[in-house]
Amino acid sequence: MTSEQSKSDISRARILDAAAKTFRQKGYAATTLIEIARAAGMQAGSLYYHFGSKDELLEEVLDIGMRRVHEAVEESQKRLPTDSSHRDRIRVAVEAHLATLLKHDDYTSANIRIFGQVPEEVQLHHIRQRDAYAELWRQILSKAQKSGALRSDIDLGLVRMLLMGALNWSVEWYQPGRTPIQTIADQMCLMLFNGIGIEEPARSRENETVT
Amino acid sequence: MTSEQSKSDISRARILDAAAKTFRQKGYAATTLIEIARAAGMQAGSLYYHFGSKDELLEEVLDIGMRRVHEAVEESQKRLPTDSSHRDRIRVAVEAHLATLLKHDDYTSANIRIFGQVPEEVQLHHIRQRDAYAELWRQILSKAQKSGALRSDIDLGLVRMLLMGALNWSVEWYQPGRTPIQTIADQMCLMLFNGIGIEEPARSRENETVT
DNA sequence: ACATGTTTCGAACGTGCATTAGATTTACGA
DNA sequence: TCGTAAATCTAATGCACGTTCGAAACATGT
Repeated sequence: MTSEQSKSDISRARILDAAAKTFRQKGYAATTLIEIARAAGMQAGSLYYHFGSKDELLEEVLDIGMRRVHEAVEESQKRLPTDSSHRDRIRVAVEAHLATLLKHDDYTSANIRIFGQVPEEVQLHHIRQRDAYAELWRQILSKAQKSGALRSDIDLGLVRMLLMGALNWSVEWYQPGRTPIQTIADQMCLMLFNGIGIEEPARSRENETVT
Repeated sequence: MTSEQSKSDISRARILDAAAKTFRQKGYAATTLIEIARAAGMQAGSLYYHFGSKDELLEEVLDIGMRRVHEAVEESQKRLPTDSSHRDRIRVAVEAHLATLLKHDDYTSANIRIFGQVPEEVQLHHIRQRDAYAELWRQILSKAQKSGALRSDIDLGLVRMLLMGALNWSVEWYQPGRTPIQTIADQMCLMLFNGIGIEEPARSRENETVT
């Protein structure tokens, strides 16, 4: 073997990449093994040397996708100085989640996009993993609130849902080359922390200059 | 004919309901006409008396779904007194969108969930409709900002994406019987307008009753 | 009761797909 | 160079699904 990678490992990786990409685009059921194989440079039958079934391939894609965001966010927290503000902790978590999602990671975006439409049996195998990721966020937000960085009159569960929704939805509209990911993350955090409203309640009467 | 509804209309409606429900749950490709037919109380072949093809059925479900949110949000604006605050205008729009999505409307949630994974040709037929809905929100937000109800240093496009993400994601986690829709809408607007951060950098120490 | 149009059935057809298994090629150590 | 294991190919199998179509069942006006 030339390097650390056997030929099998390389093919395996190519197949997984192709699968993640196609699953993400078309969904699970609409994706054929023929497509995946072609994108990986081989015949459909050859896939079975590396994976036992289409489902098995799917499960590995889902697993990798979730593991990547989880690790990215976890790392973002560890990398931070211990005396960082809780706003910063949340900010880097948001950045990590977004960056993983949008920067070429078909695995994570495939997971997010198709999870709800995958065979029930497959879903069950991954619920634990999803819960673990949710728990990570729960802790980040909870610590922030306890330390007084977040208002105490808000439902953290709802905050988490709102935040995940806003972040995950980006896979539906983000286009590489437009607004940089860093900017998106910053703006989102700004809105999240400060809101989009103007503080002083309406007073002036110079209404309506609208289109 | 007994009432305004011919038998054909009734069957048609049953089929559409069944289709919307199943598409929403399993996605387009994974849904079989046999399933839809059974849920509608007939045989698969009988569907073709009402619809020309599976795609045609899909298109009608998508169309109805998008029309329903659009009309709901539009109505919410018309129903409002002309002198209502822009915060209220946004609030009722959020309520309308959420209520449509979560209150038994398989059509709208099907549209949101599966649109990205539908045959490209079908997507093209519905882009105009989607744009129209986006435009409705664009105007609501733009009017609010121009009138001074929203900060002027934020990117409205991003606000819209964030908001749509937060709202649409609710189909992934909402469970009937838990938090009422009205409460979710209120809380979301609260966060949206005021943010979740504490204004004055940490000062008091009297909070702490968190889980 | 009959006739005519409407709606559903039921069986069949063709296709595309996941999967299998044996043959074939490729890589590599001895 | 040879032999063996790894990796891929190729063709075949079987099944599930979308779709078609003539027959049956149903409804309705006369």
